[in-house]
Amino acid sequence: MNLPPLVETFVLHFGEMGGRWGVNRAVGQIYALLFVSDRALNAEEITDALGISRSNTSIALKELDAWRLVRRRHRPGDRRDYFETPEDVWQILRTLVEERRRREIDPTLSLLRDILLESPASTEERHAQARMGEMLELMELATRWAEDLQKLDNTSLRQLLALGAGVSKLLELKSKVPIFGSGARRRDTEESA
Amino acid sequence: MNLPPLVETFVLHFGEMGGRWGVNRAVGQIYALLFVSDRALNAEEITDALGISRSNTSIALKELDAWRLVRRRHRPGDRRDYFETPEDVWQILRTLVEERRRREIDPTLSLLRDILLESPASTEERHAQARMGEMLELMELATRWAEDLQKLDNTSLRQLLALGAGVSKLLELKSKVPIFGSGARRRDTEESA
DNA sequence: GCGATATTTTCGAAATTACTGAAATTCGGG
DNA sequence: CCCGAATTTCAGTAATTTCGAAAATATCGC
Repeated sequence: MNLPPLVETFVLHFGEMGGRWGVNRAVGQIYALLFVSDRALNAEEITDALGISRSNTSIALKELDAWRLVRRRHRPGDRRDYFETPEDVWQILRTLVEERRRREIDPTLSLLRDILLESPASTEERHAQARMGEMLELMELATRWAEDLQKLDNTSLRQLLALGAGVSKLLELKSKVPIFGSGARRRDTEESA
Repeated sequence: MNLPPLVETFVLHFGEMGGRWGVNRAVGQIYALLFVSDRALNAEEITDALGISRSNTSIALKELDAWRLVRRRHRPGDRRDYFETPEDVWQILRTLVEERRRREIDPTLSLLRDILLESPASTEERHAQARMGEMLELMELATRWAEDLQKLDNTSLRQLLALGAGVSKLLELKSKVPIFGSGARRRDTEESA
């Protein structure tokens, strides 16, 4: 591996961590490399920098593409693809949340909806359905939340994170201020806009 | 597999999905089974229900234990461990967020802190460090947010999720209401409590 | 301590997944 | 079209993970 020591440490770490979040080592390493690189890199450069095979690079890049975590760029007079990560880390966060939702939540959501349509044939099944119903409700909330997150601009997203548990204080406030309180909610928020 | 059809579908699905979030099939299946079961089950019952080997069950249960996703219970006059998931799906959500943070974020956080202490030896390294700094900042925010989440009660947590992007409206409101606006923040919130 | 029962560990086979090198395909410019 | 560079696909191999049987260990009541 032919990299500045500081970058190499980072790249190796991401390779290891890759396993914990469902991608292989090469995918993790390439992502890390592109993230800290000050320019877009082509597949050949990536292969050399990481000491992996060219085909491995190709497959890993395809995977990163599927996750929408890298962009392809082109240079005039050069047919090669150059890869880079988005500059904006907030955008990266949005993409991650979105993709994880799509892969980890959505398939289960539709399964749960299907199962809950069936009639239980026993007490056990009735209980099982009740539990699945609880899970569905929570997942639907989480999904909607993740969708909403996509719409927030960087500043709001940062504020939202920074707020943290403070949100409960804010929610108290909301219920105390008449025009934001519960009841006739839709109309009221329209008026306030 | 010896289960009501409705439950079997659910269990098989969780087995498949297990792969996508870093646990193996047996772990996913067992979790699903315990989640919908109306009583705690012992290792033998789990083994029979799922048609897997006893040792496989044992290892998978240990893994679920490490994730703190199951509880062990005991019955008087019975030495066997009985396993169950928490009743409260909100508590389950908290545990999941907490554990994923611990496994997926924390190790990277400390690596980033270490790397950022070193002096860059080149322009490349300087840029790399700058990027890592951005990542660190975002991860620290996310971490703090996840920690705060642990402290919210079920009602607040539900409200927080239900609020979604509405939070930005709420943040506007906050900045407009004098006593909650920026500046002398600590004093003001104390007064309002 | 002893026997009975439950749990954990060990280890080899089977299955899955990751990686490579070579061959095939695609693509832009003459 | 045809050439050559670049990329992707593919088949074989290597590495890792999963799985189950059996042995070893721990725990309880007696």
